[in-house]
Amino acid sequence: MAVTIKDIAKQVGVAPSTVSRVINGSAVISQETKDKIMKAMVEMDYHPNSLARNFANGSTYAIGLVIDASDDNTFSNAFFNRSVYAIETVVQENGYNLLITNDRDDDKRSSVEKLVFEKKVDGIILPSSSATPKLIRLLKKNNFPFIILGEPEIEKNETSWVDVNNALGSETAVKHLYQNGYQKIAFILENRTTVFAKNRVEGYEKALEEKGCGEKEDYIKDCGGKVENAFEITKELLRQANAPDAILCSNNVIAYQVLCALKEINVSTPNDVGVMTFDNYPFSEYMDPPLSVVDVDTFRLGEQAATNLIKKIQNADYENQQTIIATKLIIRESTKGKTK
Amino acid sequence: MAVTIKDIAKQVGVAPSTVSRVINGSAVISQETKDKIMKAMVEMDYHPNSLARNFANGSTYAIGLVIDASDDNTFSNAFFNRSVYAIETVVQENGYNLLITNDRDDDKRSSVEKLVFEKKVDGIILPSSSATPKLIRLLKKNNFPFIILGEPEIEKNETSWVDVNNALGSETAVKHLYQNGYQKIAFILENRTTVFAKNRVEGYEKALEEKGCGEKEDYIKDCGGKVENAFEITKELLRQANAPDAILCSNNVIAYQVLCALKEINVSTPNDVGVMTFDNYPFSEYMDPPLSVVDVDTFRLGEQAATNLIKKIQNADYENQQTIIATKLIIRESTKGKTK
DNA sequence: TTGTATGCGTTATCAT
DNA sequence: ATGATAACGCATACAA
Repeated sequence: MAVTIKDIAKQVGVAPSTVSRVINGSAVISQETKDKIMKAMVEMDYHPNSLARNFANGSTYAIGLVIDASDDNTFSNAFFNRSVYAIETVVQENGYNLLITNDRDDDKRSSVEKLVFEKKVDGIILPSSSATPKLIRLLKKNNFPFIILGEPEIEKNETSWVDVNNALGSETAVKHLYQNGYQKIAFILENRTTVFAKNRVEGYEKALEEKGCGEKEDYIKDCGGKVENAFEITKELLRQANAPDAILCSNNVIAYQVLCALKEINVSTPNDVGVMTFDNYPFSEYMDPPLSVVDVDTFRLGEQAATNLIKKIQNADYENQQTIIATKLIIRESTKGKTK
Repeated sequence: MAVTIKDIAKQVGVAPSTVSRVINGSAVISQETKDKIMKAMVEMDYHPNSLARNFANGSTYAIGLVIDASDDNTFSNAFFNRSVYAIETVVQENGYNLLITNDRDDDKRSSVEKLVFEKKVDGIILPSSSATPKLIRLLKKNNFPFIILGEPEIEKNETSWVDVNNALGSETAVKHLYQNGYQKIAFILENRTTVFAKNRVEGYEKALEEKGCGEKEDYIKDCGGKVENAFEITKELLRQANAPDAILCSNNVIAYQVLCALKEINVSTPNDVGVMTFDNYPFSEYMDPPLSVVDVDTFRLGEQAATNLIKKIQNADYENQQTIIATKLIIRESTKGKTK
């Protein structure tokens, strides 16, 4: 048996409650007994039993991070992972533990519901893909603290969430391309179903409108979820009567496909066609040519989410809050401008 | 206040202990009362309080996964992340929760020590980089279940660990290159300090010896931690009197640098020089040419680690065990063979 | 400033 | 097969 608060009390000759009080600083204790107790704790190698502590407090001091189970790759997504790192850091700094769980179903009850009902965590962070109407309703009904990672499809104004400013990201990207002399800008996306994809399209279209360009839709291409398709799509685009002279991509793999396709048909980047992409993947600076990117600060994303959630946990009527994090352009060679 | 075991007992007209027994199946209960209790639990929307449960059992039903804090990129390492996903899956299947923590120091006491002393987890998984002599000693002294992810530098035989067969991985890679007609095989590594790097060198050298090649060291190049250096290193290698005709790389970014360097000096891959790398990064199949790789099954790595740890937790005198997971070659164009 | 007593929800031991 | 009761380690309301 490990040494407990009682052992310390007995050793020092005080009541267990006094020991508890010095541990928590929850009352004024004479310096003298405080010293004696502290000394005894060290000597006897005492460590508070968090199981008992949590039980007595009715709190887990843990926050749950939900991972989208439908996607094996969530964990290999470099961007998501920067967020996880940030979350872990913030959570730990605040004395909480980070518990990671998949939202796969055990039987009828999802593991997320279990976390909530069985008091395994004090609050949860969930990706927008896991923010189903059913789960949101459940959480709100139980007044359970939660925050969504990424703008949700529903209840945008009645929930707390953090997201990257995807709309502004593509808007500034397009404007940068215009500035560097590109005129007809295409946009190749992995798919258009997600909220963030829609926001990116929105920003893209806004920039085009401001420039007075009408034929927007022709330049928006969807890979249908298969990034490999970007290769053929690029070649087709360039074959068009009104071929684009710049291509914005929704991620690095697509951008790589685009670069390869352009090379194959002897179109020079950036001299003939500029290429730009979202997400500053490690590879992007080594590409040929190095890629200009819309950099997304996923560390801050996670940081904000965790900070906000902890505030909510510690203050039940903390108001819902939506945070939108600015993107940043990293300009490299692939958008240097046309030569002619 | 949430409904407790007592409420159920009162409602049904039995003792709390009886309710507890049906929840845990820890004794034979008449079908009749069992039914009544189950019914009441559903009706009253009862959920066991895991805080109380853990406290009573003296168990957290959580396992800790330690992340190497010194490396911001741990979380963006796609390979490590596949392991995390596997660990999470196994852990959850066994009714445990996964708690993630950085091993950064709070004050004098590391957060890992806290996990152990304060009974926040029942066992831990730690990367070999975190397996310091001090920590190992502490864990063994407290008879605390743990398993190391990656062959540790110390106490190889007195600890449980899982690793990929790095030695065999490079050995088979080199043999594959020989088979496809390449004769002089170089090896470019990020650095040679880690255990896994040493193992890879070992396997490489073994394959060379079997072939009867002596001048091994000349062909082993170290990037000194900076992958960009692979570019210059490659050009230098090819400038050598006895230039290699194949290059094995320790990761994809290095391989990409090598491909670029070869292109710049007009050396064809795979016709003049074969290129091969460790780790099947998402990009590798899209490279020009698509890269042959030594694929490392990091999912199984994590799976094994978690499975083993849980066995140890549930059976205190489960013996130490070292698991070495085989690698697999994925052959693509970059090692197709020389034309002349 | 400190001690006493009680409770948190569950499990386990000992009865019956 | 089931009930009564103690115990887990800590926190806190109330007393002193």
